[in-house]
Amino acid sequence: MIPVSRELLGGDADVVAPLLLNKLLVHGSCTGRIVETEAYRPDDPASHSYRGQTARNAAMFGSPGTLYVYFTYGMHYCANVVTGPPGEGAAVLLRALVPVTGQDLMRTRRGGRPALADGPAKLCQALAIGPEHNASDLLGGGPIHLLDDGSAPPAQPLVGPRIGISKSVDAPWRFRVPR
DNA sequence: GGAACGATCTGC
DNA sequence: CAGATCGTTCCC
Repeated sequence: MIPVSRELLGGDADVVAPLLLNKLLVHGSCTGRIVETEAYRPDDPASHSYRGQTARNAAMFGSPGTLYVYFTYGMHYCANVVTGPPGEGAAVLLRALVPVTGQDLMRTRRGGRPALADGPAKLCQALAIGPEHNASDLLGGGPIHLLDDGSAPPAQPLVGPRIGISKSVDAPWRFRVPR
């Protein structure tokens, strides 16, 4: 059980996104295995970084391994892992986790609903990831950790178009662990 | 200063 | 399938 290497996260977002599959996201007693990711490159019109750095997306321009949390639809938070060299503005959206530890707490945080972390906003709610965690380091002494337990990413991840965006909808930058 | 629009989720 | 709900961005 070791932190994901910063080197691994230094590549292009669409290369790193499938490599994050099967890694673990840990916050306190709650752990989830990452089973769906989505790449956002800086040259992508659908990326928050496309129009340059702003107060909202500043964390995206940090070092690889930085957590970028954003608020959307007036009620939801979503979590990204910053990738690429510092200042580039690339990230991988975490879209789904399979709960590994802390299911009871996750269920409580999810209001008793059965779906715990199978969506980008749901996983933030389940792991209690919020704006206070924006720009924290996932590979260091921060509250949230990105860990490698030795499980390899899938040899043949399912690849498809991204979801919930209106630009670059055809780019095959969504990755999933096959079941 | 104002309006439009979301990297979503839920309940009907 | 539409409503919730508000920060960010962009345009005037």
